[in-house]
Amino acid sequence: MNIGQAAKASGVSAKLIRYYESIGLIPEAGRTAAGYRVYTPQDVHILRFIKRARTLGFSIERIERLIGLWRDKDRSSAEVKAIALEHVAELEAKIAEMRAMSDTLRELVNACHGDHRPDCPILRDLAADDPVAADDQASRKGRVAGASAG
Amino acid sequence: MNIGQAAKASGVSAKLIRYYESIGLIPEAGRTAAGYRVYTPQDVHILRFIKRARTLGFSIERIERLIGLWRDKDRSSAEVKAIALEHVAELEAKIAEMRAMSDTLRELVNACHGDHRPDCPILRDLAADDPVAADDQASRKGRVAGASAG
DNA sequence: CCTTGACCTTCCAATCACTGGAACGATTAC
DNA sequence: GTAATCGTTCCAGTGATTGGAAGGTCAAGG
Repeated sequence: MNIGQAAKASGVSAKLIRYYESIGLIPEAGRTAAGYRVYTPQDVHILRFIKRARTLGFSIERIERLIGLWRDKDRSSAEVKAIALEHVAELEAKIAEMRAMSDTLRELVNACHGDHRPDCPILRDLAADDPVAADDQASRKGRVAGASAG
Repeated sequence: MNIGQAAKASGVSAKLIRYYESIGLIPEAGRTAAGYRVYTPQDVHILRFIKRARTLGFSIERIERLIGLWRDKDRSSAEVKAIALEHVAELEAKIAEMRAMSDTLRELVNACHGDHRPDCPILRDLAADDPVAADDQASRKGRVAGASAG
């Protein structure tokens, strides 16, 4: 099996397979006399594992650890769960951050007429001298993160 | 006002101010005889605009456009709104993607005992030969994206 | 044997928005 | 005078790819 066939079988591009090898995520593949990389069905299995993990947003670093546990038949499921929980926590944090951005922006967008006139609450928020005024501007309708002072 | 003072006043690090200048996001600052960059309160205002826009997740490319509109007193609010809506759409798309990842993972985490034993639904999902089986594994409790065939 | 095309190889560069550091010059305070 | 703090430029790295250039290899057909 050469790299193109392994790519098709795993769904990981040949380019990416070489990259994974270069960073040590997968072991160096065997070679033919001409220098072509050679892959086994087991290699393809690992590549599919990586692809699925990447689809779930796991970083390469965590995938390395997951592969280690996958190969270790004496692993504890607690170790695997811990890695997954780290990742879930990161995901939730990023989601919350983006949710806040989106909510603020949608308030501003709603307040913007979106017509030929230049007046625009979005620019007013961005250009606000006072960073707190920017928050006020956004949370006039429904308060999101309350600055209780005042 | 030198770059350190502008950094303090704007909340944008000196390093980042130089970077913004290097990519053309802000105009080249004036210089003292010794080559030190010099900033005006107006420059600081722009830096704060950029900082607020970055906090809301706008890309540098969109911030360039927003600054252009900000300076253009004949702009239409519709143009500003359009840029904001592009960004909101991207945010929502990314949030949805991460929400799906997190939901799938939390199902797997819930199904994992997290004890000393090696058996683990998380690894089983990642190592699934059949990519559809991976979905099934995750959606056994509550189905997320139904594969209706079968 | 030669060509054509599809494959493989390596290496370099770009993405995005920074951040860090090295190596060195200027200013300021004591 | 000198030490600390600031400023300068330039280079490199981050994460996870993707693209391209330049060249070697393989299989098929004439």
